[in-house]
Amino acid sequence: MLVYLKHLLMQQDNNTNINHFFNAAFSVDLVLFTFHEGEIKIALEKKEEVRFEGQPGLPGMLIYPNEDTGSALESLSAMVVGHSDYYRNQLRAFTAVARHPQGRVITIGYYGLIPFEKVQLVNDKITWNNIESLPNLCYDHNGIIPVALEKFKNEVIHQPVIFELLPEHFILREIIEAYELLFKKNFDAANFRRQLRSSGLIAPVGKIRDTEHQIGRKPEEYRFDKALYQAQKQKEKIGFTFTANS
Amino acid sequence: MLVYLKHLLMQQDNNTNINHFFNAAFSVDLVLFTFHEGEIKIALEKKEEVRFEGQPGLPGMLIYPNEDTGSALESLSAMVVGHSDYYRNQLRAFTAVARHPQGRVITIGYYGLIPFEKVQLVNDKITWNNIESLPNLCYDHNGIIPVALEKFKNEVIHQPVIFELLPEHFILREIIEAYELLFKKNFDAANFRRQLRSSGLIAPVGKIRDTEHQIGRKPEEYRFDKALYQAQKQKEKIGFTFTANS
DNA sequence: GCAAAAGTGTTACTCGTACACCCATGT
DNA sequence: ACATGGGTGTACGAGTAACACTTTTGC
Repeated sequence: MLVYLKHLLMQQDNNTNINHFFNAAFSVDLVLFTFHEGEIKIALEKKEEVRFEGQPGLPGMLIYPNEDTGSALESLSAMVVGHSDYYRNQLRAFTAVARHPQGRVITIGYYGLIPFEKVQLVNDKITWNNIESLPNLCYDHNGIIPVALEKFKNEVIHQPVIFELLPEHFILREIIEAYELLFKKNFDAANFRRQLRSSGLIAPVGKIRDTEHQIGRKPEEYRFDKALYQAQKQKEKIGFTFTANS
Repeated sequence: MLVYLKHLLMQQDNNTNINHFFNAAFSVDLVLFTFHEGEIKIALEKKEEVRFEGQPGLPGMLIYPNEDTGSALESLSAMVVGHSDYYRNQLRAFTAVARHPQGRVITIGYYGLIPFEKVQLVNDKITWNNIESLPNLCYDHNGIIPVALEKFKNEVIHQPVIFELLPEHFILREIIEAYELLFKKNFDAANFRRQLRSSGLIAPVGKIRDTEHQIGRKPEEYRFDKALYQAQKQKEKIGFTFTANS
């Protein structure tokens, strides 16, 4: 019952002086994944503020009270990868009272996926780090990444988002590799390939990838077929499932 | 490239006068579901501010810059249902620039589930409304509810959250009914019941529900068995699946 | 007895899994 | 020739979908 009274008190306060509430700031922070050199990586930004002494953190920025979150994200993206043309979604807000040393700053976490071929190296403060060995990050950023990873893993088994971080023309091995890294499991490549082909999501480009020094049969290139996906979407039953090898 | 420059400018601004950022407010808004009288309902609050003329909206409140989001939610919950002992989760932040008439207020949406038997009617501003016929709500609240519904529907097929809005002792028909309302489909009751019993999630209470005027065989009561669930959890493969009748 | 709702039995079928095997290619 | 990776065939088994059938109860 005490809690209830507290609320009543606050409501009164609210009516008499709403200005008390307008002393918070907010920001966006971005967990941007890519797939490069056989690793899943995220973008980190070296923080130049004196108190951080170059400690890395997620790319992020404060938002002006009259600024749109979307356009803030676009500015941020331009700084990180040179443009804002990639897949991204809001994760959630992180609101711990003491998460920022300069006042109450709640941050809205975003997660994104980008093919490494679309990454422009426009900023030398940005580094790409394997998600398996991340350093200590500033603020509460070490806590945001697991949330992003969970979201990613959840989406990737229900929606065809894996294509958002593969090159436009990919081979099936790359898909399998990405899934194996994400779930830390080995999959039956034969079944996985078959399921991918019959998923109705990809179409062969009609080109064999000719990598040098590759032993064994050369793989065919595929592309994500959005038209096919849209058509399938109606019928539910999208995608595919899989289980790990022993 | 223009976007990139804009960012640089803002960074400078940032360094010189960070106070510009601390003029925003934020709030929590709650989409609380229950199951009552054969309907899925959410709590709405009649807004007494003059400009709303009693228009309903989601229960919500502004948060003080030094106030924890969790404790704000507890106060809010006490106002809505008399306590804060129910299942809830953050949805995401809603940040549109003009969503609040008195300034920049971003709101953090929460969704919750509560059995109607746990709802205390402590506040006559709160009404419970069938989700199928909601009125026009204040602010952007009509846009928050679909997000909550999606989240709920997504969780309910992957996790045993349906029990969070059923009475402690329920009958299988109630589960089926809740699913049918949520997904607007009819399920094969025979198969559904069998799957529920073999899901390892529920245990019979050992009591037959004796409702008056009920035609037909009387159903057995069950309860959610958390111990069984925790045990099952290790082995993955939680819950059950189902498809709709034609 | 009849209707309605709970609950059981049975069968056909789908789909994932495992694994043997074949194909293409570089050294 | 052989190792390596791409790709095909196939058989088993688990689990779902459909539906007929039985049981319990109120009127």
